[in-house]
Amino acid sequence: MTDFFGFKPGCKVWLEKDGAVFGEGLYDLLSRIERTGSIAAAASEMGMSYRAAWGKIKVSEKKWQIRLVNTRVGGDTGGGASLTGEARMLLARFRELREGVNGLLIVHKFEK
Amino acid sequence: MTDFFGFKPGCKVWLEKDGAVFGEGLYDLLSRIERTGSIAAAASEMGMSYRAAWGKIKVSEKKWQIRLVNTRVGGDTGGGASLTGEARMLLARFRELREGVNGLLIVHKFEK
DNA sequence: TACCAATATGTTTATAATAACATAACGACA
DNA sequence: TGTCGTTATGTTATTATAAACATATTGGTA
Repeated sequence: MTDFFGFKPGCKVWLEKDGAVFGEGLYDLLSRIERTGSIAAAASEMGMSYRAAWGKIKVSEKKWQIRLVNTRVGGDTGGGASLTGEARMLLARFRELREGVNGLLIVHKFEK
Repeated sequence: MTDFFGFKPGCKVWLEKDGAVFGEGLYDLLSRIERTGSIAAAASEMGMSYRAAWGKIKVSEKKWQIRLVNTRVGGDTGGGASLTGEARMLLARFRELREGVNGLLIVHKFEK
């Protein structure tokens, strides 16, 4: 997606349901939580505060009316977090949509 | 673009160059100016103030470093506005990109 | 010449989104 | 039992964006 008649085409996709939005930011955050097993680590990687990451999750859970993250507090590691099944499902759907659109944009470019 | 595994896929496209962005809002505004021959009429149609429309145009012209709108003030009609060639070109490119992506999204959906 | 509709801007207010700061609780382990 | 890293929240400050308000200018036409 480098050039489009001299301009760079931008594209942003998201999943929506009843006003609740699942976009790139939430996708990125949840992916990192899944990989690292920690909200704090995920936030740190993204250069965002734990407070901000936690807040984003809470707001999203309220909007989607589902749990996205299972957490545990205390213990030797201090605690941790993992994704719920619903969250993994949303991640998969989003990845699918995004990759599809990106791929098609490239096709569109070369077909010109 | 009605359904994607129970979710509604959202998509937003834009043209970019050196940080300057041409998106749906500017497209809509300029289209209406082209059709009505007036910034005030275009703004009114969109339920936005003349001040806001004018400001958006000015900021965009500064970012893109080109003139988007030719204006004339005074006279029997009070004045008016029309698009520059560069603006019409941007409109065409944007329309093309947007329609292309929308079409491909539909294809993507039915191919599933 | 007075009027009118549209362009042209400066200034202020309100709203929202984001960031920053601060503090508490938890629980395995040394 | 004290430490440490993580989750959990409330509160405040800062920024960014948008909306609202106000006023001046222009130039055909009646």
